This record gives sequence, structure tokens and C-alpha cells, in this order.
Amino acid sequence: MYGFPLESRIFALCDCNSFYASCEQVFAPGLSGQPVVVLSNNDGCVVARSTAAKGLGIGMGVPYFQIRDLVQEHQVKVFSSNYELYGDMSQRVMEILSQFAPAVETYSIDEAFLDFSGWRWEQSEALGHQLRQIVKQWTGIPVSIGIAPTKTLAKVANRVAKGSTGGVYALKEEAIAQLLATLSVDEVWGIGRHHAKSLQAQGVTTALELQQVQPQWVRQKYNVVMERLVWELRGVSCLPLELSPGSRHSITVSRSFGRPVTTCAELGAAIATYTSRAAEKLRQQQLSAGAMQVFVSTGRFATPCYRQSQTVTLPSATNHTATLIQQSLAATQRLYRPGYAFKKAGVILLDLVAAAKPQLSLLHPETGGRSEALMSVMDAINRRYGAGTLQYAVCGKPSGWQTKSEQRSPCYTTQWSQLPVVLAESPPQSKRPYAQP
DNA sequence: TCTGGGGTCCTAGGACCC
DNA sequence: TCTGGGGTCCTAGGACCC
Repeated sequence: MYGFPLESRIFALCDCNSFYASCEQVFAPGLSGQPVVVLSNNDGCVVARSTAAKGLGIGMGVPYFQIRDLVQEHQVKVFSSNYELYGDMSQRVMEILSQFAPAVETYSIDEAFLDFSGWRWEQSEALGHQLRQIVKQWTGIPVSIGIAPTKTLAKVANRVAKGSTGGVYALKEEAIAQLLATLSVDEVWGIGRHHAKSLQAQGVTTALELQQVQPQWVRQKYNVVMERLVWELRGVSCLPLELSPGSRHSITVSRSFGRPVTTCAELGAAIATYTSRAAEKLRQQQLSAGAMQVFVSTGRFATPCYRQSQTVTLPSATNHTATLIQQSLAATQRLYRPGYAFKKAGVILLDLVAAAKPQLSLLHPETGGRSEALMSVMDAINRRYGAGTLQYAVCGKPSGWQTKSEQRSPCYTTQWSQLPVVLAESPPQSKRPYAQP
């Protein structure tokens, strides 16, 4: 009806099923087929459910306290999240995919878009099945694969694949309209709660109706993002595969607290810790930040609600922990208001540029991780080589502002200070060298 | 009592300059 | 004293994703 671009493309979306829950099941084979849920950082909400857990009616994002009875009754196995494990498994899956597809875009920790354009439809489908089998065999992770002429349609196809026994579904041109008619508009990739409600009020309730709406109207009423989406639903590819996602635009570290925080000192301690972690990420990626944002807030459901942020332009781009902590603490003092119960805070590093100077980084010799002891050594090094002075010590025993998983984490109980420390000097990356003063 | 964390992109509106 | 328009840059906030 609308026709495809001359050079028609084929995209595949490979999505790991119940990814975090599947990872846990890989390392506890007895749990295969059992109800398993994984909780968010503070053991607050459900962030992944195995198929059996979904079958019990446990919803995504549901607060844990609401399902506690259900968990007991059905002996659901509950895990706190282990992002290092999931990151590692993700990498293994992505490596396998890159061996079998010419171009792979890692879209998220558990999803990748693949370019299948070189193949015919039948070949694509066969390749999908082959890939699915190999990923399962080599990593233990089950995946679903949706194949279609655009990324947005590949998302739709993936939903079908997830529901089918084969785990692979190819959406050909002639089947698009029929499938979209069965999909409600809020289930389309890129249509969130807000836009769905607004569209429904305009009489656009299914994905097919959205496909048939005038792109110009959508652009005027909403924005260019949704206009692209309409074209994509029509089979016209507007979202290319992003193979080399440019280096990060921002780095965030934020947490909600285990209990309400009311004093400025405690709030500062939390923010100093987050800043330290953010600076670490910065150095790992060989970047420096030109600005930073600090934000604090009471609980989302609290009354009165207080939510404020401060953006600070740094005198010069830096990735020194001490300098960044100094700035973040000053911002915290400006943001703090007595009388409020703070439940969350965070730090966002902005205006990232490639770090010009060689950066010193410390890694645990065995695990490659960090510890408080290492962090304080790192601060000492920053003090010696960097410009700022350390005003705040990032140490201390676990307390309320650490999450439950952090409190459980061995990095707060092991005496790593007694272990030898490895000092590595990484060469500068001069893609966009930062001007020397 | 207990409600995640880390990102991206777009737009509107204000400040500022010529 | 009165009166502009257009361009750019920046920021805050909204909306979306997993």
C-alpha cells in the first residue's frame, strides 16, 4: 500500500527472555522452570520474572512488599540484582551475535538489533533459528528473534516471537496491517503512557490506526520522533542501525536510600560516595566532565515533596574524584533543606570530553573491582596529582543511605586494604583532546 | 513500613546580541 | 522616549526506552 524504499532492508531484534531471571537460572540449574524474580537495587521492586513467575501474576515493576505473600505461598525464589553478572552474560551473548551477523547494534543489556539485509526472507528466518539455538547452547540464555523491514516493526515481530513456541517470527509486508490491527497503540515502541492517552483521545487506539495517520499531522501535534515512528510502522526505515554509539553524553550515579535521610551531613556523605563512583566511571571511559549536576529529592509519594537540582560548571574539565566531590558537596549544601525526609539523591556528569592526561586507575588485582580502601588510596593519588584538595573522606561503615545489596556486598566486609594494589597508567585518547591550560 | 537506576532525545522559553 | 526582529545559546523539563 505504501511501498517500501527501493533498497529494502531486513532488521532482526534479538531479545533475551526474562534476562536477569534467566541469568540467575543459568547459575542455579535447579531453578529451571521454577518461579524466579529479581529485585531492584534496594530490593524495592520486581525488575525481572521468570516465565513461571509471570504465570503467577507477578507484574513488572511491582513493589516487593505487595507480592510477599504470593512469594511465600508459591515458594518463589527471590534474588537481589547482580548487575556485574548480567553485564558479563550480556557481553557473551553480544559476542556470539556479532559472529553471525555483519552488523550488530547493542541496544540495551538484553537486546540487539542485527542487520539481515543481505539475506532473503526465508534465509533470515532460518538464520534466526540457528542463532537462537547457538545462544542457548553456548550461554544458557533463551532469546526471541523478531524480523521485519524496520526496527519498530522488528520490535512488534519480537512480541509475536516471544509468544510463539519457535521463538522466531518474520513479519513480511503482507502481514503487517493484520498484525498491527491486533496491537493497541500503547504497545508500540516509542509510545509511552502520556502519548498513548493523548492518541486514544484523538481516536487512535490501535497500531494500525497510528500507521494510517498523516505523518505531517503527527509532527505538528507531537514531534518528529513520532513522525518517524509512523513511517517505520509503514515499513519505511527511518531509524538506522547505530553501530558506533558515540561516547557517552552523561554519566549518572543515583540511588534511593534505605531509610529517610534528614541531615545535611548524611546527604553529603551519600553524594560524595556517588560522586566518587561517577568519577571512577569517567576514568574508566577515559573522559573528563566539564559540568556536573547534583539532585536530591524526597520520596515520590511523600508530602510535602521536594525535588531540586543544581548544575555546576567546572572551572576546567576534570575527572579527579577530590575536585568533583568538593563541587558536589558545595552543591549539596545549597540544595539541602532541613525538615525534609530525603529518599533519593544523585550525581550526573555532563559535557564529557576525552581526557588528555594519562589517567591513573586502581583495580583490585583479582576481581578488578573497587573497595573503600582502594577508593581512599585513589583519593590520595588524586590529591597528589590533581588540583583539588580532598575535603571529605569517603569511608565509613554501612549505614542507612547504602542500599541493601550494597550492605550485603562483600566489598564492605573484606579487608582489601591488606591486598597489594595495582597501579595502571592508561594512555591518553586524543580523539577530542582537551585544551591544556 | 516497604515503590529502581541509567540513559537519550526533543522542545519551549529565556537571555543575549546585532 | 518610543519601538523591532532574527539568530544563537543555554537550561529546564517532559517523554521515552530498557
